Amino acid sequence: MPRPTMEDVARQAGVSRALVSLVMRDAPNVSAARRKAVRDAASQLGYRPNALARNLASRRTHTLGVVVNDLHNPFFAETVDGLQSGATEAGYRIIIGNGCRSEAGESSAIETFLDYRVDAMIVVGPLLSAARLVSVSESIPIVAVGRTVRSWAVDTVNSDEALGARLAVDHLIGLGHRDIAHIDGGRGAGAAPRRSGYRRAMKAAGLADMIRVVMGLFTESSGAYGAEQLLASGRRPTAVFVANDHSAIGALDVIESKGLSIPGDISLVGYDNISASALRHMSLTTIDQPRTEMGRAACRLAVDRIEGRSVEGVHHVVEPSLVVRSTTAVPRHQVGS
Amino acid sequence: MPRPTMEDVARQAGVSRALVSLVMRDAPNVSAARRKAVRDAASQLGYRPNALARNLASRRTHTLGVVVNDLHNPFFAETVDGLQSGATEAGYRIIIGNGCRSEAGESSAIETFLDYRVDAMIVVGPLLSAARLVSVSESIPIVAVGRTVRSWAVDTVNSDEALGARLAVDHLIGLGHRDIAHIDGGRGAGAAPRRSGYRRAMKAAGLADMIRVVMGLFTESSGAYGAEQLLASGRRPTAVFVANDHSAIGALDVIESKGLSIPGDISLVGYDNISASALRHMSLTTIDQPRTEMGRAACRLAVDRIEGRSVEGVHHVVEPSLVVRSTTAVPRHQVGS
DNA sequence: TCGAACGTATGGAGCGCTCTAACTATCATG
DNA sequence: CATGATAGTTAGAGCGCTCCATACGTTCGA
Repeated sequence: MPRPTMEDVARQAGVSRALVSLVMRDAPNVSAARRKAVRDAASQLGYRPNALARNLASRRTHTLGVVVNDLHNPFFAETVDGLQSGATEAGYRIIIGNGCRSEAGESSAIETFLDYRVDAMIVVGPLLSAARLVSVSESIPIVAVGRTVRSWAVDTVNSDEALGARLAVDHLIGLGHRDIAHIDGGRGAGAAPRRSGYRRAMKAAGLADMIRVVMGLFTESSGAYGAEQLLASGRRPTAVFVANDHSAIGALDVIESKGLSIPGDISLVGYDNISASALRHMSLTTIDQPRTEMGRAACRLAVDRIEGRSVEGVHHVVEPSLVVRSTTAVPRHQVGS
Repeated sequence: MPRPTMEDVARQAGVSRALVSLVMRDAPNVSAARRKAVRDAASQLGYRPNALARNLASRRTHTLGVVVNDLHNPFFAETVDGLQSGATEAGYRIIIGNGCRSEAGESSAIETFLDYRVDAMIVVGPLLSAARLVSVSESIPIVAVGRTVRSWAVDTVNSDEALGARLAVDHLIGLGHRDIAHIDGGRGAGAAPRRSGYRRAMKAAGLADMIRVVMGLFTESSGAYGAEQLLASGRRPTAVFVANDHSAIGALDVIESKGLSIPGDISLVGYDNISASALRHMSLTTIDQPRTEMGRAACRLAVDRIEGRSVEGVHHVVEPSLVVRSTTAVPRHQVGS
């Protein structure tokens, strides 16, 4: 049997269809008696409003489209958790589209959402060009997370990558390290500010001549390769700041397999605080980004735009924090000194 | 300015609204000339069909609702990848709802999808009771992944957990191990069949008196605790089959920190093939479930139901496989013998 | 030459809602 | 006692599409 409609509920309750509509939307100015009659009729018939019809008629969906480009990345999971809770609070729901790690995938997810007339879109770590994002923003509000976009048309939420790098380096310097190398993330997202953050922190500590950057790719094997280069060089650093945890884990493996101890011979700091870093077997000191908070912030920005509370682009920046675990310690020659 | 509608396109192309509709749906029996005229008009106006209106009118959404209960679990990411590709092939799109690791969350995600009139629902690793799933299946087709449901009303896709356990144990036996212990997953999903699979494989190899099961919880720390118990017992096993990778990693850490070598002193096999297991620093031998394939299968089942190609519940079972890495080897006393 | 048969095109009635304007009571106000 | 206010309710016109029934040529066999 077909699902009951408003018409059916109205008939059952002996009122007009419009009144049922008002009750379903919790509108004021409906007498308690009628409200109850409608509620009873609805639950008796097992009525649920058809969201398609509702959205079509009201030209509002109260839905945020979230485009993530890689479900495998734990970064997204946490961000989406924040998004979810923010949306629920604001009276919105979210649906997630998978970008499948490709621009085309992202584009098609965005198009799907556009077709569904979501009220706003939140793109997490988008691969898409800024121009494309701006052009979408002509149709509906769009906020980008984990990606800078120089435009007033789209809001962004980012963490302060340079600050994160400084936190890492300052932690090492605080422990007494001076020869601190950096394995970077090449052209990966966030790699540049982390690299320059490292440079600046070293300079600020008067360690400019110790600056040493070896190229990486944000992958485990690139981290391993970077570590090999460092060990093969004449000068072995006492600490390494690696641009992300994946690379750091690769580096860690190489260093230990060469018979060196961590943190005894070399201290290691990663970046991202992925779940593997928390495993006791790794216990990697790293930089954590408040991803849940970023999700909530993104949601707030989106809702503000939708409800006309903001018109100009807002570029929100959150602060990362240092998570000290077991891969960092005072350098050996200083122990007891 | 408001988005253009079919009406606008029709006017621009000098045809009726119905014809535009036919063209947008790639219907046959439209002359090439008109088809082109409509296409041109549409792209000139930047027209995109309103999915809400279309779905409302056609009473079909060509959309599959996917409910995952924990975005953090890599299990879901891969399954969703399979789902995605299966759906795309079949001409469907998917939207993902987050169950937030709670029954209530799952319920609300399901309700959202019901309101949106998705054509079918796929629930991945649902927490919800079988009864609830069956009751939903009265409204629309529903397929459960990673969860057995004894009912013809809902289709399921599962991997053969007992076979996976046998693969693990037979691998160890094949290497020459006889004293093989098992750290289980308690009441967790899949723990029971893995445990009994272990038992049966041991018996089948005439090793019934070597059977030893210590309780676990599928968590890293429970795996660590299980390993401690095993090491503290008078008899140290030469191999341990752990019910999942998280636990196995906990066990691995404890074993190595006691100065024992893996696989030299003890071989270790996990289950799930999570991404951390593939890291060189772990390199855990484990059992892999073909999750992408499971996603594709789930999608196929859903589409078959939607399109009336199947009416009875199908319970699809896929085969796991062994992934040999570096935590298993011939037991020490046998080396060279 | 007629009409059956086909390939094309169109009008219009929905799909299940929202929302505006209007209408009906009820009630205090001058 | 007419006069607004105000609260509660409703009719009806959409929202932007699909799809059925119908109409309009052509073409073809009889």
